[in-house]
Amino acid sequence: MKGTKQIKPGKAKPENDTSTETKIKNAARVVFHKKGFAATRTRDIAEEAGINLALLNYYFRSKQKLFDLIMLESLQGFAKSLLDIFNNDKTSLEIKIETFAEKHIELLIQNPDIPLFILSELRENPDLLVSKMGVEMILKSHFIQQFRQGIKEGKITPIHPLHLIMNMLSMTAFPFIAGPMLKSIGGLSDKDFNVLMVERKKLIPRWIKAVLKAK
Amino acid sequence: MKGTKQIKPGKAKPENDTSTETKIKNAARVVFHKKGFAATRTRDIAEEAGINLALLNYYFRSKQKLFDLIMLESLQGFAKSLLDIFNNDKTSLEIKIETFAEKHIELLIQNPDIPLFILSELRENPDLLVSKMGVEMILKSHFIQQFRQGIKEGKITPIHPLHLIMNMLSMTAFPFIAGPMLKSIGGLSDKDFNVLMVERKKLIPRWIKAVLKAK
DNA sequence: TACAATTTTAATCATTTGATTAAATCTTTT
DNA sequence: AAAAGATTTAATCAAATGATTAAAATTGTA
Repeated sequence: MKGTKQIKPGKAKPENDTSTETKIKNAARVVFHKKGFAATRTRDIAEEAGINLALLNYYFRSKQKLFDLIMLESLQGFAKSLLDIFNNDKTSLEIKIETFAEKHIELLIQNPDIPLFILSELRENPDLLVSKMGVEMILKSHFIQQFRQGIKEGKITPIHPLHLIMNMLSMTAFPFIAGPMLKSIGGLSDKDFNVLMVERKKLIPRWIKAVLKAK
Repeated sequence: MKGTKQIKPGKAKPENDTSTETKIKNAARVVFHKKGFAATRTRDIAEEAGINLALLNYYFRSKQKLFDLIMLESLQGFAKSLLDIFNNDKTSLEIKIETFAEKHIELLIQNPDIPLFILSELRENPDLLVSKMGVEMILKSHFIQQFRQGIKEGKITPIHPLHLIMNMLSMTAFPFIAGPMLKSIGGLSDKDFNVLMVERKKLIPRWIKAVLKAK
């Protein structure tokens, strides 16, 4: 009794460009990142994409499916950029810290809404989502091994490795999460704010190293 | 044409206790803090409070009004605890840093959902809400004056005061915002996590002081 | 107790919103 | 060009949800 039903849209376009499917996905990324799942209406996405509402369901079946796609992509993008640096066994601890600050802040300047998006949505699905990225590998990464070795050799003041991870993620990501508030506190324009963030690329490694030696 | 309309509920109870009004407000705080405005249904609040849905509108007129109340209270609680410490002109810079870490983390252990709640909702209303708390006073606080003086005297490495504020808020608040993710990374129970947070009360002041001297 | 005011309930309304459908348009293939 | 298939549109549906209403229950008061 369901009339004619398209099971799966054709895959005419081979890769990139502005196919309808891509337009919808890009719009969904923008809106979901900015407003989160609950506050986003499928009509917002349709409008942002400049398409008819029904097309969203035609291409992606449901709001939830589309959201899962964006979330997975966001999580993996974050996890990959992190683990690529942490697992590089050719670089020193110091270089890893510098590379992390540089690359992570650059990513955040380009996508300032990602941290709040991920962490907000993670609050409701703590388990499922975390299991999708290899985030539990972080504590076994080459970086953390180097950190433990540094402690063993007396070069680093002993603390739980998670404190280090927290501090690095905190100092890079938090300013973006609290962006609006910080701009108010400091009376900063978006441009002023970004200048400070670029400064932090160099400052944070310096600070982290100081923290590692702090008694 | 609007039938009989209750303008304002009576104010029988003089202060505290478990009046219906209070039960609703407490329930609203819990649910809003945990799920945010958009994901919260008035029925969730009614259920959490153990009351009939209509009572919510009877006492608070609308979901939005109730939310504004909770938000204002949360913002002011945060701003007050911060400014009380920062504006105390009897204490040294070091003591302020120690007191801040101690008091702020204690507040967050008791109310771990507040930072994500405030910062999520602030994303949509950047202006209005910030104007409700005297947060723009922070850069003029006694604390920041002491900080500038320290730089002038060559005791502190010169950086923009906002970097200091960001670092202090980052290191204390971010772990709570990223709580679920961090527990996954570290394989921690809620109790384990809180142990780390208590450790940070002492560690963060040490780290901040090291950062202030880092070249 | 009786009366009035307040508080609470059950039922219902109106809007919003995710999703579907059937028809129209466009594209590709023969 | 004709047929077949893919894409897009306008209209509509059904469920969720914020809010209201009228009546019932409770409390306070003379």
